[in-house]
Amino acid sequence: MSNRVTMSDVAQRAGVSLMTVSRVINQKGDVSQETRQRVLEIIDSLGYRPSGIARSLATQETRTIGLVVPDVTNPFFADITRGVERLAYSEGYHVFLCNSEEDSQRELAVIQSLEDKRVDGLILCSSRLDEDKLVELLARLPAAVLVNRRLQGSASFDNISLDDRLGGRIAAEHLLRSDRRRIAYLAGPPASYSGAHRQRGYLDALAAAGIAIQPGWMQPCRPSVEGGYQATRQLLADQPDLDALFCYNDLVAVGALQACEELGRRVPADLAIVGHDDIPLAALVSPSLTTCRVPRHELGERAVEALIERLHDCPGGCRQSILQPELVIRQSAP
Amino acid sequence: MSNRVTMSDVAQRAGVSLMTVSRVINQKGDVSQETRQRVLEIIDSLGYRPSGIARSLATQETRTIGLVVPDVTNPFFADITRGVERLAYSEGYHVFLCNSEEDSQRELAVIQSLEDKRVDGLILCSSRLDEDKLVELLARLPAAVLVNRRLQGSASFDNISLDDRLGGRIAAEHLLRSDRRRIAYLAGPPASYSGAHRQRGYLDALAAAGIAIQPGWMQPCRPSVEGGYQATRQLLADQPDLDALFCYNDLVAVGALQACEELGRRVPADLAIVGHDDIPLAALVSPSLTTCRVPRHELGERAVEALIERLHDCPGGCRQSILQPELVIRQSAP
DNA sequence: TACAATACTGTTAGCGCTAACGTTAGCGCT
DNA sequence: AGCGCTAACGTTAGCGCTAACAGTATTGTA
Repeated sequence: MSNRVTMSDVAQRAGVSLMTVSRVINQKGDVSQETRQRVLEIIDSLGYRPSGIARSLATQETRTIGLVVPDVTNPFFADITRGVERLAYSEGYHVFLCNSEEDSQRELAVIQSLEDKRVDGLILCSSRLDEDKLVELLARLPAAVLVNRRLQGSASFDNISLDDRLGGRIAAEHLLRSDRRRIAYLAGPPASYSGAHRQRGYLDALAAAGIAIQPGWMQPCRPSVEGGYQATRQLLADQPDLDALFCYNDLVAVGALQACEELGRRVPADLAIVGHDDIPLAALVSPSLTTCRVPRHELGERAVEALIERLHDCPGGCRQSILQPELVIRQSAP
Repeated sequence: MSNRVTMSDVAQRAGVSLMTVSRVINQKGDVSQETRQRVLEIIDSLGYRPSGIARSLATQETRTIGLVVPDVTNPFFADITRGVERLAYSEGYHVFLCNSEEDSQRELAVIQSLEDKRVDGLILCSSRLDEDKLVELLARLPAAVLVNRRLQGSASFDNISLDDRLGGRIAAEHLLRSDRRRIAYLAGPPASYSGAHRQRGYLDALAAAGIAIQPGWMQPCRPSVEGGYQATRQLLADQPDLDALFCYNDLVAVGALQACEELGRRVPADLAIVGHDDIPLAALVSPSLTTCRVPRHELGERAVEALIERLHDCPGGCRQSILQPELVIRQSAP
């Protein structure tokens, strides 16, 4: 089919060797002004573009990093993606973005594909894989950084995450300050590291306030508007006397808002709601959402920084960044 | 550094030739049951994974398709992406997702990178490049399909798009039916093909109703909430007597909603607003948005279908799919 | 004048894999 | 016995590029 122009075609036409063309392209080594000029003209006239595949095979690097997120559709990850892409491109790296669709089997599959594609490094967000498997997979890669997922073991990978426990605590404390006492928590996916840690912060705050948690106050849910809607209907049916709700993320909180509207529960009068992430949507719904703001772009950028540092210098020390969430007070929980 | 396991390592350990290992991996040709078993065990124990790079160089195919969108953050493209990924993966293709950031320079750059990576095909959404450049770029690729961007010239690429003119028309007709007469249009990016065609539909409808369009009723804007907000403030300052607004997309419409709230304009009483796309957000804001629903997943899936068809059979006929938008009536324009 | 340093270019080998042929042994069939 | 056939391998020659090393010719320097 499309008989691609190769470097030899260029070399032949220019009457030079392959290496000279290679040198012109990579701007390495010395080439005389006129030869360079001639080669460049021929490259241009032939429409030659070097094959990244061949180059990667020869150099053993792809200048590509993999980015795995549970769901690009979720604005939280969309923003991280932006942060990653921006910085990566400016450093001359490409980003291979993959969706795991909140499914650990799929996550495993995409990580392996990324390995097969020989990415130079991997950024893995909110992994749902269990720790052993994770360590095994990541150890095979030249470099990897985890975002929003910390490891218990001695395993040494760079890590950029949120202080989720703090997020859970400030959310719950805010609700307690406005005299809410029956506070439930919609915890997100069971395998979510962030969900578990926000729960700890929530428990910390309630314990400090001397409140006994009722069974049934904490429920898992899918991390989407729909998931939040369903979980809230269920929750309010089982626990009708709740006066506040802390949600795994803003999407879940928006689902909760919808459920309340349908059930005639006034927000915040009957039920105060706090979300997490401060995605753009949080300010747009009504009532607008009180939530924990997190520096999403920064999460992405720091991840790339860490990765590139590892790729270049390969020093031992593993970066452990923990970013702080910050309460944003809006209508749903004044 | 990481001395990767290669096929020769496997072959050596198994006491067979390279080709035998290759045959086991690709399940091509005949290998005896026991040899296969032995090779598989060694692959497993060594943790061998074939190099996609080397394989691609040898086979001249990457089994990867590129997907270029202006902005993954926009739910419209996020959903197309989902559609593309799902179908592509099930057909054994990987998706290289790239953001052009609504910038044609950047778009050009990513398309070229994708060419350098030797993707088997390209799906290009809502391209902002001018036609000549576009044709020149796409002609170099083995296969390409345009989504939401049609070409004037004879150029022959597969094309999946929306009937944007119809979208503009049904939106405007709906506003006219509720006796709105002074209807403005926030047109989105100047280079947007969809924006221009929705404008045509809008003009068709107004002309059919015998309404003379006032200068200043049509304004470009950035296709985001912020862009819609600013453009609406400007528009309402210049044209205070408008009674309806049709927006390039839902994000713009949400921005318009915010501007109205700030300016004390009641929606829909003072100003009716219609958006386009029916992204999830449209149903969540208040007042909820009347909008044109478009089958986003289907756009993505059809694009992959067309691409794969081209990749496999390579027949001449170019697919031209045009999907229909559908009015969804909510509160912002009852 | 000799000797090294510098600028420019070419040659060779190989990155890890597969396509396209060879080769061999064993089988059935006339 | 001789033929063709097939299952089960192996060999060879690249895919398009770069790293590493070798030349040359030219210039400067003691």
